Amino acid sequence: MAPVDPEHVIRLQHFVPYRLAVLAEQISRAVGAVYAERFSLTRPEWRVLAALGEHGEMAGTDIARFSALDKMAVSRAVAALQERGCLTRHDDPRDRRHKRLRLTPRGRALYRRIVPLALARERFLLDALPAQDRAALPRILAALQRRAAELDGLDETAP
Amino acid sequence: MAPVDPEHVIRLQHFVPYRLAVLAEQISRAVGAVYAERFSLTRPEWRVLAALGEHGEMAGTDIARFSALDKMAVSRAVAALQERGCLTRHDDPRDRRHKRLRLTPRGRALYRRIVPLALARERFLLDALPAQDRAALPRILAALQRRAAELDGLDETAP
DNA sequence: TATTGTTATACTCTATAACTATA
DNA sequence: TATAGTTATAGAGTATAACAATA
Repeated sequence: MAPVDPEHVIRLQHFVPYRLAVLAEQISRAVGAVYAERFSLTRPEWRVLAALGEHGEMAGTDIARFSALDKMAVSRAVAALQERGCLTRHDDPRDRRHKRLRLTPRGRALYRRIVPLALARERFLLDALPAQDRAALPRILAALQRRAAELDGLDETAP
Repeated sequence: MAPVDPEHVIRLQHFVPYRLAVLAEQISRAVGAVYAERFSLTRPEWRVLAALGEHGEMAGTDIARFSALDKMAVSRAVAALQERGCLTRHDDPRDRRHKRLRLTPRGRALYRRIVPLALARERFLLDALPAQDRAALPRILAALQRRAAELDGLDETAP
């Protein structure tokens, strides 16, 4: 095959969006195995559990914003967790459209069993990095995320 | 809510697997909009196109390995691209189980139209990073990927 | 027997939208 | 009118496995 003008070829293994997608899938599988296989939680269910474990009590929309899920995903995950006896829903007397969601003792116990395993896997991943890169990572992720949000905005306003 | 022992809580916004998953989704949406909305390609189709655009001619299993897709995804993407007249399949006389896949002129033209747009979006993302972080990123991604592969292996061998 | 590639199936995820009940 | 949450639906992705053809 004749090589093409390098400006007009993407070297996939070096293309950052591709690399990030593959890495995220891989990590999601490796870390997700903790809550998926051992505790039969889907990823949205785990995120809802994590949001409530961290914050104690939230409304559905707060969870959606906090966990980067849409409201249907939250709704289904909440229903599944309630089914398992992991959370309760109470009407908010101040605004009865809201449901106040909180973990039951059973839900908190589940959360507490998962957290150390998930943190251990994160630590294992980050241990591969020299200190300087480990410090740079959160900064890089934040910068890329801001920039990606701008790109998303471009699509919506100028189709 | 009583705060819990910090060793037993995950702060989701700082949890790297979560941050990476959210970022990858966002970038996938932003960059994927190029080939999805404007050129009606799914992500697997785009990856197959990118593999063939970079390498010229490949068998299905090579594409699968190169593009981090499984063989069914490749099979379906290849069928869709052939349907659109973007690639051809020829029997390999040396091993007739293989199909030799290559882009048609139409497929190459499509590839050439997408590449500059995708590269521009990548550049836009990376422009947000200071030079040092931009240099660190490929190194970090590679290290995390090696490590995630080890984690994946752990799950399979020690369930 | 093992490998390439296709097909079948089922489950999850995503996106859109319609609907309710409250405000 | 607008918001919180649920339900319905269809499209895409993913995973497992069975299968045909070839090696």
